[in-house]
Amino acid sequence: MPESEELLAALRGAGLRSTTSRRAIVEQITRYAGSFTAQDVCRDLEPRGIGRATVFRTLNVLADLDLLNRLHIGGGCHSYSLCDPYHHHHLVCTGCGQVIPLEVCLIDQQVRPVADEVGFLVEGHHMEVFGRCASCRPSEEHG
Amino acid sequence: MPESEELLAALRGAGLRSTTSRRAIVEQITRYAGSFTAQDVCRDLEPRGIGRATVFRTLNVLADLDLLNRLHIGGGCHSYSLCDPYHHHHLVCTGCGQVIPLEVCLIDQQVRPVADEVGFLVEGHHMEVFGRCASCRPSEEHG
DNA sequence: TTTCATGCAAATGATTTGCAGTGTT
DNA sequence: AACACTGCAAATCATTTGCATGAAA
Repeated sequence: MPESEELLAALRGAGLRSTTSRRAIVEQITRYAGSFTAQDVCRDLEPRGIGRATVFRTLNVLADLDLLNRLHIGGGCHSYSLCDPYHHHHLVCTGCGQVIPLEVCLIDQQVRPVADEVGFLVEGHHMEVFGRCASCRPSEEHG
Repeated sequence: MPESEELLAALRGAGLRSTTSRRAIVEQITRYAGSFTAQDVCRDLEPRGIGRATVFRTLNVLADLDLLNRLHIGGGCHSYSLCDPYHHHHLVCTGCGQVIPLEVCLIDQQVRPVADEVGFLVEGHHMEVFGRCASCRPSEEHG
């Protein structure tokens, strides 16, 4: 999980300015335990005078730079989770939103042979595993 | 890929009525080559007097019955694809929207050991593979 | 006939955009 | 000083809901 300094550095690296609002947003999202929504960030930062538009614009930039992952679990559309910019997946807790990285990904290897058979060129994939983390498991489940 | 008859039968099986609108919607979605959005269905059926609300309600019912898959590729949220009601995944073509089923799914088996280590209870997952089908592949790619 | 489903229109919710002012470089 | 970034408010887009009417069982 990247620190806010790293995120700001990445923004600068992409030729973007390091502004007060962006700093606040980036600090805020590193503070969340796991996944969060744009709404969360808005709620937490609007009192400090940061506009919704800026929040959305910044989250979009971060997602475009692969510093933020868009999740698709739960009813509402976009949750996000911070991530390091190498390929991996996550266990996402539907209770507390905690995100546990999975270092490996065997999907491409599994899928490629099947795809090849039908002439399909795999460009990428998208996977999320959801469930309950140790502290959110239903009580009967752990001894 | 189920026929409209099967879909209607499944609706009836769930205790839902077989109405004119539902028949029209079900026939329409079996007509699409691959994935489609609620907007597509609305656009195609509103001229025939079928309301947006009904389209959304019907698609939600079908998705709840696992007769329809919610996809999460592409910018906009919900695309759907028809599917048989057993667990599997898809290759989704980003060119034409064609959907090719993958019969197997090894994800749970792969992920479970890692999840167990951290006490995470896997409840489900979500995966999509995207790329280009044989006819949509960039020409330099196939001989 | 009873109950469920429909279409409409309004409500909601999330996200994006236009724009003039502001802060960063 | 130049120009990217900002907040605001309005605009947009997708989806849901309330309700009286109409259709299916």
